[in-house]
Amino acid sequence: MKQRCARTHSHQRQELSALTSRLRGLARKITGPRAAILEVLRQHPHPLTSREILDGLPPGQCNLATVYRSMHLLEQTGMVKRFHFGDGAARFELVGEGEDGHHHHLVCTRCAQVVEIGECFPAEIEQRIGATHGFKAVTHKLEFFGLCPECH
Amino acid sequence: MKQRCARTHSHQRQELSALTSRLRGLARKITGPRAAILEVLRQHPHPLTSREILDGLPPGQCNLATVYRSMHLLEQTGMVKRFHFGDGAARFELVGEGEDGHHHHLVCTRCAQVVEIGECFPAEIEQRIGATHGFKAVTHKLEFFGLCPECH
DNA sequence: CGCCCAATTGCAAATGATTCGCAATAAGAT
DNA sequence: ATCTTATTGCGAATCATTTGCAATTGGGCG
Repeated sequence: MKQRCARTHSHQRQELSALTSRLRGLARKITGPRAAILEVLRQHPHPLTSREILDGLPPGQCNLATVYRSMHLLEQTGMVKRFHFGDGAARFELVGEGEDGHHHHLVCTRCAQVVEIGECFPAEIEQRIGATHGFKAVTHKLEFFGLCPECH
Repeated sequence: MKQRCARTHSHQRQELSALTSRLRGLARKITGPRAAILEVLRQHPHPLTSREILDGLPPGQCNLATVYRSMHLLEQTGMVKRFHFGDGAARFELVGEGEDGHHHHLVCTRCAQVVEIGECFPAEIEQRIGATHGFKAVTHKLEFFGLCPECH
């Protein structure tokens, strides 16, 4: 079966220097807070909320508002991807250089454990849906939920 | 191709009396606010936020907190389904009697127009994902986004 | 190397969605 | 009609996120 998102998720951790120069290349300043945030994301290849990112930072390193602002910046530049698991909070993950970061998750509805899913459904379904309704630039958000081995 | 969610979405509008007796059958009181909320949902077969539901109610009919509480109740009893389109607000739709209400949407990222999608991906993908990671009772949330004909 | 300016930050207050406590009220059983 | 309990209204509390503004600081320039 043709998989649209079959590329394996790059878990080879990028160098922080590679990340900062990527940011610098986008005409943005490399500030203390930004470098620290990138470092936290680098260390935790899992979806993190803004608060979790803040908590992962050396204390006093940066303000929560700055985390939010940084996440917007990093999202706009394509360096992080934003996910929603249905509780109120957005979660973020680094995107590998040159990748689009498209992937999904399997979330335990009891303990919130998250497994990353590289698999996706055939692209033709999305294409057909867009074409049927005259929509362009169609994308999708897909997350799976269930009970993990420990919770059932 | 086998479609998991191929059943057409019931847009034959249910009678309000059918809805209230369904609720009553679940050992809940049929109050003014609840009947009014069901009526609004009945009239608008589209995902509505709690605030939109309140605004659709005869003025003074009910409090916003009551709408929130009612949506929880209706969701628990399976009479409405909750959806998230990525902005902060949850949206709700009535579920037809005896149906599970599982379906998706195609949302315009510019004007927020919503089209209902009956189509889904093959169930085997979800089964395989659950089995691979030892998860049980796996479900999914899937929404499509793009630019509608008027917006591109 | 030090200066300058725009980009960035911290802080506190503002928003927006949703929840909660509690006293007043109303549905449905007796 | 009454009684018991679920339900409501209201206002305050929470949570995630955003914003205004003055203070700070990268980093390019001389």
